[in-house]
Parts: sequence; structure tokens; C-alpha cells
Amino acid sequence: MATLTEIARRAGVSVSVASRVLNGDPNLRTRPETRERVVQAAKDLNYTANYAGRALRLARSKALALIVPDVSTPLFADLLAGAADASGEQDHTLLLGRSDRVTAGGDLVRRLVGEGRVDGFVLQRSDDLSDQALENLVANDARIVLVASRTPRRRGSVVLDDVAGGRLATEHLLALGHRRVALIGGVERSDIARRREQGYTEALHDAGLRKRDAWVTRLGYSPDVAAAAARSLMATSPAPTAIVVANVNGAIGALTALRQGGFDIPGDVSVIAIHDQWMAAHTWPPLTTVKMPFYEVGYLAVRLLLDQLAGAPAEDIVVRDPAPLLILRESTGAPNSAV
Amino acid sequence: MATLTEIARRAGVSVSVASRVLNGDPNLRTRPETRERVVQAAKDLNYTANYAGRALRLARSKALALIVPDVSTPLFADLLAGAADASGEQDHTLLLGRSDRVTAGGDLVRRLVGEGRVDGFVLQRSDDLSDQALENLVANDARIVLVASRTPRRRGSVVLDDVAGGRLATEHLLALGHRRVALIGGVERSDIARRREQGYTEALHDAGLRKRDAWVTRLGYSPDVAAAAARSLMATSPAPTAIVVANVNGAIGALTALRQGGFDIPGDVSVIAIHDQWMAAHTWPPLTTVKMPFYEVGYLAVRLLLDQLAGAPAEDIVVRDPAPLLILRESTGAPNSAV
DNA sequence: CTGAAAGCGCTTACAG
DNA sequence: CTGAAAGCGCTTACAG
Repeated sequence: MATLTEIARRAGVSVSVASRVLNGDPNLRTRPETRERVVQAAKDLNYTANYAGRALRLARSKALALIVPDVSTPLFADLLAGAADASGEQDHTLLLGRSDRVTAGGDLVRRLVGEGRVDGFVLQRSDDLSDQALENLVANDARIVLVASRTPRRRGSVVLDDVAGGRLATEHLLALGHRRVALIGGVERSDIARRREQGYTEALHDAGLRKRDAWVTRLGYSPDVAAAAARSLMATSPAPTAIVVANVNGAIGALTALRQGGFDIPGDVSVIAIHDQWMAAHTWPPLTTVKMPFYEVGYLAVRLLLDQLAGAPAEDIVVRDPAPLLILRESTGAPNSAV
Repeated sequence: MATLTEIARRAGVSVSVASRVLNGDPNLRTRPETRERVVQAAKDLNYTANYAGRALRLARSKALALIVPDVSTPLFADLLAGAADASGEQDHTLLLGRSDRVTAGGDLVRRLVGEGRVDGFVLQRSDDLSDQALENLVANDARIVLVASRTPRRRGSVVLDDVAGGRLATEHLLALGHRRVALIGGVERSDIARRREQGYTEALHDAGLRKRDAWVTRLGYSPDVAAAAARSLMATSPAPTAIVVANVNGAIGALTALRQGGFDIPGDVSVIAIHDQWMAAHTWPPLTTVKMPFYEVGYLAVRLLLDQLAGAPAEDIVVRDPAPLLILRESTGAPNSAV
């Protein structure tokens, strides 16, 4: 790899000048011809500034990390794409880490910033972690923005409009004529789950209906857990005629359980999920979903992070644009027996 | 962040000594008590060596990158986990990049190594790229190992035993009594696709059967494309009674198309896929698959990369252990009409 | 057993 | 308009 010194020698200038023209220093006054020689030399030698040298001098790595608990769902790809695009636009490199380690990312965060490998983080918490534990772990550090989930006290976050998502899903079912609408929710400690349930509750309330405890589960999003939840829901009496599942992967599991239980969908029960992903078009029946703007969450999170790194105050953003979008497929329909 | 100088001062030693005890220099002879003071000081100040300083001095970043074309499939998570584990064991940080850019990763590779941000790469090529183009892009650089797919001339790769995978899938169908077995394969330029087809062909041949051109498609792995392939296969006459789909995501698409076409699975057609992922248990019917050791590919790839970086000759590895594994679910059965 | 010094590649005030 | 020099934090041969 060519160094600045070599470029300078080849162009017949000092390294100072070489550095300045290559970095586009606005205070630099130079003959066009000199500048030209430097640029040409850099091109000839295929020069890229050594990152360690620059980082050492600037005390800035120009790298950001995205830390997520689960990399195995297509949803993550949207988040990553958004974060990567924003990073690229601002001339930063984006690294990726998993936070499924014991300390839920705290260790990783400390190590990466401690070493100066990255300037800041976008962190998606794992549901295993309590608000308190998370706050202790990451404190109110401007170098960290939380994504998807937030805590009561910590500043610096960007989340989906989960209330609107839960509401839209529920309203769709209500509009179809359902009156017995259940919810397969996330775990209690998850604020995502709480906000989606809030949307569900509000929609019910607006329709003059009351939330029934027997019709909401708060066991989590994994396919197996949601499958068990669906079975228990259908065992209540009267059973619901429609279910909103707070997460698409859970909905896929619920569908399997319902089918195995002999239920016709949507004849016996309608199912709608929050979040969309390609698989939803390939379940049986194809799953009606509410698409949430996860790309935008990733995008805005790195924008916010970079702003905070530049000294701007921490913000807490709810992504309302684009709004949650109903993707109509075949798992929802009018209730069979208008009660 | 504390620096080495601060540690040294606090411990009352020179930075040389501090550096050496912290790095466990075996040539260092020191009083246990001195060593103790340094360790304590580092702990007190929560010291982590600044990475840029070290990288600059050592001309080694101790970071590796994994570059993949698609991050949105659960298969990728296995590859990543393997690569991350191997990196961690060898005290390296693993970064992630997508290669779905114009230059299919060439740019990214050049930039990251050019800057010295990473010491080497594990690269999964995109199928969009020809062997020739890939070879030109990455040449025979010891800092790059290819994963999943390889090219005729380039050295340094680790791939699955795709022949065995294709063979196992086909043999399962044959053992069930099928004689009209079709293949939904990948694109022609993909060597993965070629090897899987080879396994299919061999299994047919061993059973005294000949491959029929009308029963093999080579259109690719995406769910939509495989769906179209399934439709066209079922329109041949006689139609196949069983299909091996060379990729699980494609199989999910094929299942949807067959179901929509009114075919009973496995009554009218059996379907088996190569690769397993959680979704396969939630399709309708649940999909029989051949599980391939993708975690191990990731793991061995970084081992190989680190060896190459240390000067070992390039190798081309086929992961045979664990062997492809049949995961029996409900999409395969005996043919309805024993012809 | 321990320390002073050089140097990795870079940027930037400062001097001319 | 251009250059010499300092210094970011680290490791390591070398000297004592």
C-alpha cells in the first residue's frame, strides 16, 4: 500500500501539501498544476489513506457499529440496509456485532469503543435485558443510540410507531366485523410489546369493545412460543375469531399451530401480523401483515448517532413516516358466524 | 480512555515495561511485584489498548471482514456465527459487509484493505458475477478466502459438500419409490448449482435412471423463480412425481406455487430442499430438507484465512464433517401411483 | 530487571 | 503558495 510520503515524493511536494489536497482542505491555496500532480500521483499509486494513521491522529475512527441480538431474521436486513446507507452517505464504515452474549452487548460496546475501533453504536437491545440493566450498561452515553426499543430514562433512541402498528392491525380485523379479537403479544418487559398492545387496546376501545385478559398472551415472539399461545387462545370459551400477532415470525408459528389444530384460516380464525417479510407471502394461507418502516429506523439511527457525536443533544425519535402499511393477503376475512 | 503512558506513570514504570507485561511478552523478566503494579493500574484505569496505535505500529488491524451478497436469509446467520466464533477464538474482530454493490465487493475489498481496516476477507460471491470477473476482481490474494462458491483457477476457498447434498436429497426420493424425479437448480454459472446437480445426476445414475432435460431447470434460487420453475415442471408430460429443490428458499416458493396449482403434497408431488432453516418447519406441509453445515464453512473459512495470513499456502476445502443430514418432515412420501 | 528512543502514517498549526 | 515539525498511542530492538 502506498503511503502519503510516496505520493508526495512522486508529485514533488511535501507531505503536508499532499495531505491537504487529498483532503480538500479549503484553506489551502495551491497552483492548479500542483494539485493536479498530487491527484495524479495518488491515482497512479492507487492510494487510500491508511486508516490507523488517520484514526490515531484524529482520535476518530470514522466507523460505527450496529449491534443486534438476532441476525437470523429478514427484518434485520432492513435495519442493516438503512444503517449502512446512512453510514455510507456520511463517509463512515459500518460494522456489525451480535449482542447475544452474556452481557447483552455491554462488553462488546466497551471493547470496541475502548479500543477506538468505532466512534459510536446503534444498539438493538435483547428482550432478555431489563430496562434497569440496560441503563446501567450503557448509561447516557452520547456514543450510543438505542433502536427499536427504548427505556424510560435513557436518551437517544429511534423506534417504530408501534402504537400505530398495533392499532392498524386491530382496526383491520374490526372493520371486517370481528368482535372477539385476541392478541399474541411480546414479553412484558419489552416496551415494543407494550406499545403494540396499547395500539390494540386503543382500537378495541374506540370500537366500544373492552380488552379481555383471557384473550391476550404476553409470552414472546418466537414461532414456538406464539404457536403455544395460539393453541391456548383457541381453547378459551368463547374463542376469539381473530388474532393479531405482534410479530411476523410469531405469526408464522401461530399459523402452523392453528392448522395443526384443525382450524380453517380465515374461516375459523383470522390472523394478522405486525411486520412484513417475504415469507409472509409463502405461508398457508398467505399472511396479512402490517409493514413497518424498519429500514428508516436504521437510517435515522445512524443520522442521529452522527449528530450526537457532533455534539447535538440526544433525541428520542418515533418514525411516523412512512406510516404502517396494511398488506392484504389471505389470512384475514369476515367472521364466519356473525354472532 | 486511559493510555499506556498513564498506566506506566501510575505503576511507576516505563511504558516499555507496561506494554510488555500487558502483552505477556515471554522474554520479559520482571519482578512479580512490578508486574502486579502494572496489572493493577490497568485494571484501575479500565485500560484497553488503543487499536489505531497498535495497528499503526504492527501494520495489522486484527480485524477480518465477512462479505456476503445477501444478509436477509437465516442461512447467512449460520455462516456469520461460525466466522464470528473462529475470529473470537483467535482474538480478531469480525466486520460485516454486503457485496450487493455494483462491483460485487471488489470496491469494498479494495477500500477496506487499502485503508488497513481489516487484514483479510471471507467473501461469498454473488451469482451475478462470472468466474472470470471474480478472478479478476480478487486475483490470487492470500488475504481473501472464498466461501460457499469457488472458481476453477482461484486458490483459497471453503465450500459445502454440495455433491453429497444433492445426492442425499435425490436418494431419499428414490428410496421412497420415485422414478420421475425433477430438479429445480440454480443458475448455470454457479458452481454450487453445478455440484448439486452433479449429486442429483449421480444418484439417478446409480439407480439406473437417466437425467431428463425436461425435468431440470436452471433458473435460480429465489422463491419467485423457483415457483415458476415448479409450475413449468408440472406441465411436462409425464410430470415428475418428486422434485428436489436446490435451495430451501426456492423450495418455499415452489411449495406455494404447487399448492396454488392444486397439487397435493406429497400426494401428487414430493418436494425436498437442500439447506435447512427454521421456516422449513412452518411451511405447509412442513418441508423435508437436507441440512448442510454452513456454520462450519464460516468457521473453517476464517481459520484458513488466518493461516494464509500467517503465510500458509492457500487451500481449497470441502466440508465433509458433519455430513449433509436428512431432516424428515411431511413434504415427501411414496408416489401415489406406482407406475 | 528496566528505560530511552525510534518509528508506524497521518494531519495541522506555524513559519516563511 | 509550500514545507518542517510535532505528536496521536503503541511496540520493540537495543542499551545498560
